[in-house]
Amino acid sequence: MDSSQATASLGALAHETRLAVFRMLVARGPDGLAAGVIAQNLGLTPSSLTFHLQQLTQAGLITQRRVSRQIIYATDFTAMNDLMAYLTENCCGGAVSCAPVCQPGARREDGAEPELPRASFKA
Amino acid sequence: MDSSQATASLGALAHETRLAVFRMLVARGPDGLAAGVIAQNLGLTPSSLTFHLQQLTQAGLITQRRVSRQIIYATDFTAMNDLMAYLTENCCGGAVSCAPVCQPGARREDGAEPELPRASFKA
DNA sequence: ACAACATTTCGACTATCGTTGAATTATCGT
DNA sequence: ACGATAATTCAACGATAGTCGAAATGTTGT
Repeated sequence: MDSSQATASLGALAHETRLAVFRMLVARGPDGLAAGVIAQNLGLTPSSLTFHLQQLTQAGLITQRRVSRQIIYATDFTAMNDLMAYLTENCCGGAVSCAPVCQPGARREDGAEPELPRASFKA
Repeated sequence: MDSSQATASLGALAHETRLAVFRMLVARGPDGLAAGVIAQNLGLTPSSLTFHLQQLTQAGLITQRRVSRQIIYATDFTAMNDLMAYLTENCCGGAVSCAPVCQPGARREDGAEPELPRASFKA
């Protein structure tokens, strides 16, 4: 992770709509969500959503894949972890280790699948 | 931490200069650095640095305090940790805990004081 | 092939960001 | 009180971001 990569990622996250999209995808996990579902949940016009999804994609924070008519977006957890590590790197001159790590492979202890929270994602 | 607080913080970090300033302060720890020292290290004009320091301060990521003629800036580690937590909140529907925590109070095992790295902060 | 659906592309407009240089405020030493 | 130093404020300018609506692209089912 270099500084231009980091600023691109941070810039992508530095917007109400994109942050909401990103957090929705983080909560959703590797399965991701179709663009239309995201648009409906956040009440966005198609072209506006596309614009924001492109920002996040170009920053490398999310990935896209086509499934029939729909395009599924999902968090790139490696990129997310790299960004965290970059921000906290060498914290306090190396006094402490602050290495946040998300492991999407892990399942919940109760075995339930990740759900899409509804109320918390209102625009 | 709410979304507008988070976007403000992310927007503040989403700039080459401010990111370099922030990381410099993170590495420095609670002691912080005077504005002039930062300006000299990054080769910035006074007014430009002030502008960026204000962005970071208003976002709540850094604090300022006066010491004689100089104004010392330091990372607000609580704000930093809160931001990390917000980004990774409810990750994968709660499958994993990803809570990055920096504890500035801790000292290095070798007892050395945090130094300001030089080469890694070139603008 | 054709109509319906899902998403992206394009053009135009407004608002905000970031830089620069000159002037201003605050503090120190004498 | 005065000059020097440290940092901020202000005004002006160019560049980029974000929004909207209309049109275009790709995909499915019949």
